[in-house]
Amino acid sequence: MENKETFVKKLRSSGLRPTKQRLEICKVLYERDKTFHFTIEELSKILKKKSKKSISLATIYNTVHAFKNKNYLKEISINSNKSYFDTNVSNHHHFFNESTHELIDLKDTDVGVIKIKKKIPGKKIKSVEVLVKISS
Amino acid sequence: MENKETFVKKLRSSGLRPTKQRLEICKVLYERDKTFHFTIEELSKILKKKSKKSISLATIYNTVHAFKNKNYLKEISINSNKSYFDTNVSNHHHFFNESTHELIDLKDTDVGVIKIKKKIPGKKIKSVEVLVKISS
DNA sequence: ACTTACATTATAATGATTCTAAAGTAGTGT
DNA sequence: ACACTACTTTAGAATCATTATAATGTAAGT
Ligand SMILES: [Mn+2]
Ligand SMILES: [Mn+2]
Ligand SMILES: [Zn+2]
Ligand SMILES: [Zn+2]
Repeated sequence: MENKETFVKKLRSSGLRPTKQRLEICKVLYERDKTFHFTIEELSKILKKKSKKSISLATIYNTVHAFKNKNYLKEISINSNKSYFDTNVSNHHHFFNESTHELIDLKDTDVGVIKIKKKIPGKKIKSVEVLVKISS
Repeated sequence: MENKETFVKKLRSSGLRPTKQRLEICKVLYERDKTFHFTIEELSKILKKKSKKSISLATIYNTVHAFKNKNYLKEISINSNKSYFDTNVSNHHHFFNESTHELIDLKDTDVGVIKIKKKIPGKKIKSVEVLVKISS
C-alpha cells in the first residue's frame, strides 16, 4: 500500500521522528489491503515474528498512543479487559464476533442512515457508532 | 419501586440467597425511577454512604457479576479502564457524555429502526446497539 | 440444633497499562 | 564530522481494576 518514504514523511509531518521501531510498526499496521483491528498483545506478537530485534512493549504502547493522538489510529469501544485499536480512523460501524473476539468493519451503506431524534441541551454529537454483536 | 419481599423472591427464584448484602445492593440498584448506569467504584461509594456496616469490595464484585449472570444487570461497551453496568438489561442505545463519563439511555423511538444489510455466513446477530458520543 | 452448601471477607494474585529514569538516537547547527 | 539537545527507547517498577484464595460466617433444609 504505502512505502517507507511515505511513512517517513507522514511521521515527520506530525512531529514524530521516523525511528526504526515506528517504521516497523507502520509496516505492520498500514501495509495491508484491509482495515486492521488489533490489541496491543496481538500487535506485539506480530512484531515478534516479523522483526529480528524485538521492540519493547513500552515502545509499542508509546507508539500506539502517539499514533492515536495523531489520528492515525482509533480506539474502539468493546467491553473487554483489553483495548482494541483500528487503522480505520473514520466513524464507522462494526460487527463483533463474540466467539473469536474479531472486529469487522461495516460500510455505511451496510447499515443505512441513523437519525438521532433526541437532543441533549448544550451537547454536540461527536460520533454515532453501531456495534453489532454476532456469534455462531 | 420494589419492596424488600420482591427482592427476596427474585433472588430465591434465581437460586441466589437473599443475604443482607445482596438486599442492600438491590435497594441501591433497583429502588429508583430511572435506569441506573454505574461503575463498581461508584456503586461502592453509594453503598458506603447508605449502609452502616460496609460491604466488602469483593462482595460488590461478586454480586454484580452474579446479577449480570442472572440477567438482572448488563455490562455496557465503553472504552474505559473500568466496566460500566446498567440496570436496563434490554437491548438499547446510549448517549455517552465524554465530559462527565455519564451514560444516558435512548429509547428505540429516539433512534429509529436500524437495518443491518450485511450478513456473515453462519453467524447470527445477537444485538445491535448504538453509542452516541456527546460533549459540550 | 445439626448439617452443609452457599456467601462474605480480608488479603493476595493477576494482568493490562502507565510511569520512571537511564541509555540511545535523530535532527540541527557548527 | 562533531557536538548539542530534544525526543525516543527500554527494562523494570508502579498502578489500578479485577479476580482468586481460603478462612470464617450464614441461610435454609432436616
Ligand atoms: Mn486507553
Ligand atoms: Mn468484565
Ligand atoms: Zn473498524
Ligand atoms: Zn442503559
